[in-house]
Formats: sequence, structure tokens, C-alpha cells
Amino acid sequence: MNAEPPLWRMIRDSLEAALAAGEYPAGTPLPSEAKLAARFGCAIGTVRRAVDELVAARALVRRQGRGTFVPDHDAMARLPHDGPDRTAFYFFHIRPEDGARLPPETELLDFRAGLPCPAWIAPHLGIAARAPMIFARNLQRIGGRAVALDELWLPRALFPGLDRAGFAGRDGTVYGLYQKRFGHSVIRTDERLKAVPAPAEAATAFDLAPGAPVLRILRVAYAIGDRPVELRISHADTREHEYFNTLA
Amino acid sequence: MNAEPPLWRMIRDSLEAALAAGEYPAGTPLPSEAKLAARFGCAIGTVRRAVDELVAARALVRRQGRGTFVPDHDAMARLPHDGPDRTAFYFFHIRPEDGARLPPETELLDFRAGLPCPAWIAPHLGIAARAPMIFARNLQRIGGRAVALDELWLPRALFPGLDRAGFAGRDGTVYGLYQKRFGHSVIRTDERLKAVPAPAEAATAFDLAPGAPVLRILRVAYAIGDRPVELRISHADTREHEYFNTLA
DNA sequence: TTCGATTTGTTCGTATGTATT
DNA sequence: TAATACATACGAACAAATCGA
Repeated sequence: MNAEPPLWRMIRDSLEAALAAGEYPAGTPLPSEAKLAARFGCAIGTVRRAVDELVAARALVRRQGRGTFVPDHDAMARLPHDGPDRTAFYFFHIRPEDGARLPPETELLDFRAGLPCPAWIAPHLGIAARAPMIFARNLQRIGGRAVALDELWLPRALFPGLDRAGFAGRDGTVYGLYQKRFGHSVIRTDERLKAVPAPAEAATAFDLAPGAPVLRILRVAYAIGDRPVELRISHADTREHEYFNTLA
Repeated sequence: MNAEPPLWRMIRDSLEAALAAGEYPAGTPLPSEAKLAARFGCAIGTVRRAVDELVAARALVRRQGRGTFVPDHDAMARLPHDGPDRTAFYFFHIRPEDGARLPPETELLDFRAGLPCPAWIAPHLGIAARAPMIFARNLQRIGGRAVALDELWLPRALFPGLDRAGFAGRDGTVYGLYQKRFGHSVIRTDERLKAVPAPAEAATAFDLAPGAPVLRILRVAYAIGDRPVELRISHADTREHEYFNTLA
């Protein structure tokens, strides 16, 4: 009774598995649609249907005349390739109230490798409690003003060899680092927001009265194939900035 | 040198304009793809490409064997048609911390028609300051517990004849009301979030200490064709609930 | 219940245009 | 210029879901 899924879906899943396995790193094109069609023994339109889905899921981008690629986080952040860049801010939602989109500057405050995973974090990342973790604390500024204090938790098993120098000395964003050095292309995040009294560190960093309201953001970032790779707790000062979200 | 846009885009825009103009109200199918192809003088695949875009933008839904429709907000909220419903909560993001998705209950606290539009609200809705507005205040509960206090501002010109009885006596959600009675199908919202000290009414409703942190959400809802139809200011108690957002 | 008409879903194939190298 | 790759558009055939006779 169970009808098998359509061909384009099997091709999509096959491609997604290949991407999750690290074939086709960012910058190197996939086989052309004609070659993929030959490989899968189907029409070119069927391959296009499968790729369409992965493009919609932000796992791939097409470039006419060039090929199909895993999107490069930092390249997207740099290029103003079609109008004011949207992708650069896809995962950074704190903006000045006037809506300006200044890029944030990041200062590394702390970095530790080998901490055991706190019990409450483990289930979010699908790992064992006390698994070895990498921990970092960042201060984000916009236009020189401190707006967010981030704590990052990464399973060390997913980021072998990552140390403070490698983390601090990256070229672009942290997600660009995850992608270029470790092949983890973040394409989805879940965020849970609360309004909470400012913790001590946040109050100090933002020059806030203790207990003043701040926005607490708990984010889990997922790479291609729905693999959680990072948990982040941010506290943001929303006196002159806000968290922006558009649902379409 | 300016190449004209592809045929499918012109068809998409034409369909979108028809939807925004109120043809094909929710529940009545569009002409079949074959008929549309004949009308536009193109291949059926080209029509499908155009409809694909509108489906992706949540302006249309397809039903195999039945036709293509403007999605019905409340029908989506009622039917568990494929697994746990996601669309019902597409525009309601407050959830218990455990992730349960109980439907909120709404209590109407206040309703006024004819108030002049506050100057700061007018630009968000693209209308003139002091334009006549409809104002409503709602209390949202989840599992009996008050979690959000909403203030709604609607341009009266877009909701002719809407009075307290019509507003309070609706069948389903407010967005369902907008759609069924006035033809405004909300498909997109912009939300701006801040952590703020609880205003007096919110503190009372939530049994909070005055000045305790609450989440303030400013939402503008857009109907098909990017027409703003509602501004909403919500204050949410996030002690046991949170604002959930997934970016994909 | 069966059947046929209608409508969308899937898959195939082809031709031509446009961008890149 | 030529080769390659994606983008657009056309057309056809059959499958699957729906609905009413």
C-alpha cells in the first residue's frame, strides 16, 4: 500500500546526504545538471526539481553559466551581488531601531576547550552529557556600542583541532569558519526568546542597572542534514536596538 | 538593453494582482492550470512555474484533484490534515517552555472604532496620521494562564462596517476574520522585539511585579501584494513561556 | 459501488536564450 | 569564439486524488 516517494525526492535526499557528508565543499561546483541526470538515469528536469528544493532550503545556490554550489557564508556577507545584502544578516537579527544594517564587530572575551557539556545543553545538541565541548564568549558591537553578549557551546568532536588562535584568527564570521574548516554549512537555526533581568556580566557590558530587562536568545544552529552544531546563548541590550524577524 | 522579465514572472504578477483585488476568495478555486495556460497563451508548465512562486509565498495552496486556492486561515487552524499542524501557529509564536503547542484562548478587553491614527503608527501602515482607526485590546491565555496582552490597530478604511459585535463574534482567528469578511489574506508579518519593563496593565494581567521584564512585540501584518493591514503591539510574560522562531 | 471527468503531480524530452569562462 | 552551465519555454504522456453521476 505504501507508494514509493517520487523520483525527485529520492534524488534530493541523495544530494543532501552527499552535501552533509562533505562532498562538494563551498566553492567547488556540483556536477552539471546534465551529468547528474545521466548519473541518476533521469531527465534533466527531474534533477532541477530536486535542486530547486535544496536551493529553497538554502543548501545550494545556482549561478547561471557557472554551476551549482554550496553557498559560502562569508562570500555572501562580502558581496553586494544583488542589491542590499540580505543573506549576510540572515542569522544576525539585532538591528538599530532605525532599521540600519551595520555589520556587527565581534570581540572574543573567553575561549575554553574541553569543558564537559552541561546536562541541560546536551539534549539540544543531541550529544551525551559531559561530552567534551568548546566554549567561547563574544561581545558584539554595532557602531561601537555593545549590544549583545554571546556564549557559544560547540561539541568538540565536530570541530577537531579548533583552538583559541584558530577561532580568534578567522577571516569572516563564525559560521564561515565552521564551513571552511570543518564542512558544517549552517542553513537553519531555532531561536527561543525571553525577556529576563540582566545577568551581572551583561549589565556590566551594557552599562545597565542590575536587573534591567534584556533579551535572552537561545539559538541552536543546524547544518545540512539537520545536524545540530552549535548552541548559543545571547543577551542583548534592546534599549536602542531590537530583534527583527520577518515571516513569509 | 533592458531585457524584459520572463513570462512566468509576468503571469505571477498578474495572478498576484488578481488575488490582491479580491478575485478568487478563499474556498473558490482558481481556473485550472490548463485554462490559465490558454488564457495567457502559454504552456501549462509556465503557469505552474508562476503558481509555484505564489505557493512558496503562501499566497496559494494546491490540492491535487481539486484545484488551486487562496489558503483559508481558519481551515488551516482546524484541520490536522497532514500531521501536527504547523500553519495554525505560523503567526503565533508564544509557546510553553516545554514546546507544547496549545492553541491560545482570546478574551476581548476593549474595542473602539474611529480613533485617530497615532503619528508614530501611521508610517508603519502607509496611511495618513489621524486617519480613522479601529482599536482592540486582547488578552491571550494558554492553558488558562495569561501570557500576552495585545493592542491591535487597523485602518478603518480597510475594514468597513467592522464593529465590536462582528469582531468579538468571529468564528476563528482575527486573521480568519480579516480574510473572510474583508478579503485581506495575511501572508507575511514583520516583528520587532524588545525586552522592556512591564507596563502597568501588563503587570496586572500577568500578576507581575511592576517593572519586571516582559517581551514587547511590534508586528505589522501584510496581505497579498504587500499591503499592510494591521499593527499589533503585544506584551508577553516569558517566565514560563517563550517566543519561538525557526529560520530556514 | 463503479465509472468517468476534472485537476494537480510526476516524468520525460526538446529547443532556445543567457551568463560565464 | 567556442564550450559549458543554468534559465526559460514548449509539449506530451501518464499517475494520483477528487467528485459527482
